[in-house]
Amino acid sequence: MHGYDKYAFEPFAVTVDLAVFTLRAGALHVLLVERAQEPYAGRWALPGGFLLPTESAETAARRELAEETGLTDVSGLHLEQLRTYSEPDRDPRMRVVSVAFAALLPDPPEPRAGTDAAEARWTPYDTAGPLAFDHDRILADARTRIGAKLEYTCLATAFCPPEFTLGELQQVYETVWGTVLDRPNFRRKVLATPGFVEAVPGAARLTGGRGKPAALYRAGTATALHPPLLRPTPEGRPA
Amino acid sequence: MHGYDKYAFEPFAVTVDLAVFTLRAGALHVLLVERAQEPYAGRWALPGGFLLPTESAETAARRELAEETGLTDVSGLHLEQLRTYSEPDRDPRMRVVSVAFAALLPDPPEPRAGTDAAEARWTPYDTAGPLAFDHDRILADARTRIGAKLEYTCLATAFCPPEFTLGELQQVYETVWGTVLDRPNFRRKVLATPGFVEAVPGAARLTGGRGKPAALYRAGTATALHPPLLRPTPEGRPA
DNA sequence: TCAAAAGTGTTACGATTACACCCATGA
DNA sequence: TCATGGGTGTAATCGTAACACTTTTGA
Repeated sequence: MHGYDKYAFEPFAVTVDLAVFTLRAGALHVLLVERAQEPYAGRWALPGGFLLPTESAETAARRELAEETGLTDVSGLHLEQLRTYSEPDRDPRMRVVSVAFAALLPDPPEPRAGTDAAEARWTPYDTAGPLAFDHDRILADARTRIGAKLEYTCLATAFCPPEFTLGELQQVYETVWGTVLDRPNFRRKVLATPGFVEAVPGAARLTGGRGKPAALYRAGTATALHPPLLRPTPEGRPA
Repeated sequence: MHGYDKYAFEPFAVTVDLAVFTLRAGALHVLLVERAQEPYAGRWALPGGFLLPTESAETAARRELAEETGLTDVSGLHLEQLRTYSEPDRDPRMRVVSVAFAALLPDPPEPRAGTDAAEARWTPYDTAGPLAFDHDRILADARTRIGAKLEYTCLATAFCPPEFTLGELQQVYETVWGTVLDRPNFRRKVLATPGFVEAVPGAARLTGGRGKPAALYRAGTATALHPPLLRPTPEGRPA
């Protein structure tokens, strides 16, 4: 950090790109926008935009999240910085450095097309590509990160509504990981972790229409899982 | 990512900041440079600099790493992106968005002062602050990340020379974590993880001057640890 | 012969796994 | 009464923690 001459540095555009995930119909979905202009006109891309003069990347990301989803209150949503993509040729016209974020939504509201985006749509993760720019890679990185963080954090509750059943929480893991978990063991594991979930006294809800009503839980105050909840089959990880 | 008018975006300076760690005399050290110019003239700061027009942040970080350490070959060194710091007021003069990296060095070479830095010096982590800009926070974030990654990756070998003993590898963990580990259990754990280390046949080395010569090992090909090597006392983590 | 560091063995405990089994509800 | 999903119990197994003990070197 030296040589601070205002004219010595290259000017860059700085943007944020968002990988906004939710669970719909038992499948991981991601929010995509259709590009209206060149380049990549008509192609799908991750929502995002430029930093305003007084915004940090985090502030800009939360603003974009509100704009693209149409939600009035995004303050409680999980939003985390992923990493920054800065390859010189990632935008064909100019230097654009993009700070990527991942966001998690509990309930899938219909997206509102932004004023400058042709359309916004929830898309199943598996059918999302190919996207504009390097967004395929950003999206893949985001999914990898989310899957990994389920193992050692309480992140899964960010996919759930304020009150949820343990079955729904388990479905979050099973959907994101693409595996099946043993219900009794999952239940014990979650309840044995202090602060992961807390019971809603006396509350119960029918889930599948049939079956025994399930007890309801709220997200607890803990953020980390000790010991972690490991995936049955380590797949994305060299060992 | 829309509204691509070259004059519509705010111009930003983009820099990289490096938290370069090594182990010296049983203590974690970090490479710092003394600022020659205002602001923060005379204060210590993390090494770093601007991205060149055709550089990615990763390329710029590796270039800066070579420049600041004076090493001719930094290709094998561990270098990873941490996160990006973009608070509007983090530099008093202008918008500077900085992509932070953490780097790990096995052997502590004497740093070479860069052409534009007054001085570069290895400093014990515990006596490193207060630094210029938001570098205290970047440094703390870097240390937290490195400590956490020792648990579930093979990162510790990045602190070691090409051939090392298990005692030296254990000291990496003990120094970074600030804990004491049980030697027999550590040994078993490391050797039971395929690809963590591989034995150098027939080689042995005296370590402390006294004592039995220790077998030598090289870093293996694995990058992740399964199951992880957890800290004895979870301190930095809410549970 | 002693201190220091490497290396081996063993036991107790805790967590995870893989099940079997019971409960409550709607069709 | 049956299918469905929620919930409890239990024994085998794996991994870790804690500790005693042996080996090999330099002083």
